[in-house]
Amino acid sequence: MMIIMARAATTSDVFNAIAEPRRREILALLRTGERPVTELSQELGMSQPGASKHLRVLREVGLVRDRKAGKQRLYDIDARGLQAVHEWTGGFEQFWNESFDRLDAYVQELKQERHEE
Amino acid sequence: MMIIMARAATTSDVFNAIAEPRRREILALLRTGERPVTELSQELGMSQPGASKHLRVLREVGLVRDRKAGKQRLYDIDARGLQAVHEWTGGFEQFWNESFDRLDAYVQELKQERHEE
DNA sequence: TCATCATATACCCATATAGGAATGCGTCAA
DNA sequence: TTGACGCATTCCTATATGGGTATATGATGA
Repeated sequence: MMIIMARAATTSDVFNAIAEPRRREILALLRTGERPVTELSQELGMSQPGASKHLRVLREVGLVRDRKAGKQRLYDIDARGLQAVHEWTGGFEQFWNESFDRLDAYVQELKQERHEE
Repeated sequence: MMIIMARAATTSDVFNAIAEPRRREILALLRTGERPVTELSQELGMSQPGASKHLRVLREVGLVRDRKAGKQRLYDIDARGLQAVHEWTGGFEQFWNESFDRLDAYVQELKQERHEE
């Protein structure tokens, strides 16, 4: 039996978590301090369950922590997972610096596009 | 008519492109130099159309360039888009450094977990 | 205990998407 | 011109997932 998956098994990693714009918004909001779900959902302009589900994804990959505070549950950033993404992208730094030396290649690109029109 | 989308309209951005493990593999492979699709598909252990489709996504968000070389089409990194991700994650640097100062919060976390058992 | 508030989960729908196979299309060499 | 090669696109299927509504769960206070 062949199982075809829409995305590899590592779907639930940090890269996937921050691929969703709403989840990046949540992280941005949490920069100014911990918050309960209801407040986040209002700031996001979405339903409370919607916010809860995004928070669950963030929690499962370790990008947020939560602590109980009375009836509420306060969510806070745990950005250590973002450090991995920072480092992974940083590994390509030489390539984006290199791009400045590639004006010639860029000109070739333009020439080719012109031909393709 | 209400249109519900599975993901926001900004789906096709760099964050989404690198959320796919195979596409990160492609970028990693291209670090050692430009390649034609067929070679990439072999190195990835996947079909040529599969590789082509991933490359299309990478191309549309600007993470790869392509140039014709005879019958082949050589793909190469354009890492400038990764710089944006690098900077976005870098904006959270204070938070992952801060984590070292949060031993107290961590202890609270453990206490809470113990209570939840 | 019971009412209430805060949050999480279950369920449903529509869309996005990864994967393969088949096919189309363009390019080069003979 | 024609065959072969390299790549892109199309078509199909199964799964993943975001969003909402309804509901369950949990915690608190009276």
